[in-house]
Amino acid sequence: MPKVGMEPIRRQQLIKATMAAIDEVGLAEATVMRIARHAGVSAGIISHYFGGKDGLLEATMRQILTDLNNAVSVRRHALEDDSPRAHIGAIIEGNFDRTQVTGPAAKTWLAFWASSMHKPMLLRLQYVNDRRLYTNLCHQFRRVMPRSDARNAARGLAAMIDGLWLRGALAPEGLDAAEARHLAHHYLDQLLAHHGCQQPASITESY
Amino acid sequence: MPKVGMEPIRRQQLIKATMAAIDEVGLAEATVMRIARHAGVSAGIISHYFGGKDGLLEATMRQILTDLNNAVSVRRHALEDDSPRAHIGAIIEGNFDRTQVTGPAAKTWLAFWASSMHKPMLLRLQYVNDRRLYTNLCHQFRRVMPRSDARNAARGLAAMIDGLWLRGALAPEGLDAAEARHLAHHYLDQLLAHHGCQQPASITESY
DNA sequence: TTTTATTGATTGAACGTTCAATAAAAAAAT
DNA sequence: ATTTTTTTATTGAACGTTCAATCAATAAAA
Repeated sequence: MPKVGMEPIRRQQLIKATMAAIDEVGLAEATVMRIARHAGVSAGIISHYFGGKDGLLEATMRQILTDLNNAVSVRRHALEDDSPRAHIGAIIEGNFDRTQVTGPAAKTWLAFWASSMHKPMLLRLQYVNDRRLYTNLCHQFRRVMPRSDARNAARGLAAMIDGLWLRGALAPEGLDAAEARHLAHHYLDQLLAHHGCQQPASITESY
Repeated sequence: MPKVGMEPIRRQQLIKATMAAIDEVGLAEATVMRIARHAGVSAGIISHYFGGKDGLLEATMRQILTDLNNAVSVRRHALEDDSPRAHIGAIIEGNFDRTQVTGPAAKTWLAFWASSMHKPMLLRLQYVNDRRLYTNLCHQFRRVMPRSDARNAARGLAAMIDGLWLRGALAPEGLDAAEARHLAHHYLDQLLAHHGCQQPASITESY
């Protein structure tokens, strides 16, 4: 099997295997042997490519955050409408992207969130990613409301998105992406409603 | 030191020490020795009173959920106003109670949430607690809106509350309880606004 | 033949649990 | 009021297990 140029292949395999292992038994029992078995390789290879287990976990978290950002970016760049509502809607859609909401990614995301409370490197990754989301939301809200209102709207919507993820990760049946998107969009409509934006059809629903 | 009736004292000591240890170094590194040291006792005593580490962790989670429910119950029973808004407001206030939002409790809560994804006993505890919150919210919303609307409102508010907790647990400066309550109440106002409830002063704010 | 990729047994550290020993308080006996 | 006995509470060293990391050996490709 030894061929040249295995590194990027193995790295991807192992990152994927890490998510699968965490989805299966949780971060606490995701041992290097279990992860390696998932990828069909030996345990020693992890230290070889990632310097150790911590390196692999960090790379896995980076992957998840990168995927999440890509899902948002793709949607925002595909907009024909430049309105704040369209941009924020794309952010919501990106956060509840199919590939992100799937079992492995969602459970791994929450596991890392909890873990990052006491691991400075993971906390740093969370932080920069979080700031980007907040800044983007704030910037869009800012176009239709005063600064302090925009900040509160951004904080509220960010909390709503994370809350839906959190509950979805623990729900026995997994996250209902359609319902989550619906709730987030409706909240967005409400946030914008007080500022004279034209409303889409969804705002006419009663709740 | 051996006196009679130590059991309830030690149990409380150890549960408190568990939260302190998790707040300090996280669940993964909250070893029995570290917890015991926090409580000023030996490691062996944990197995004696809780049957093992798992028993202590379960008891600690029970304590947190009980405290949270008490904080809500006290406020709901002290209401002079029986309106849906008052009840739901009390639920919000209880969830952002001083004693709950403090470092140790918040971090421990999130750690257990993540952990319960793969520990059936902890998941069961989360589930029954979660159902109670959801049922209570739903019942109150049901008084002023149709069933399906009430269900969505309950899910949305529950997600908002959890999301604010989640972000507060990770924020370097901890959860800003005042801001969290403000955002949750404002969201509640918006949920009720479409159903002809009289609005409190807060709804007149712009965002 | 040289380089690159991979293995898997080994090592040492850390963990939870156990249990015989201990010590203090409570109860009983003097 | 003392002393002795019993009960209750606690300790901490020892044990067995598990884990991440290491590295000499190996095997395939270049």
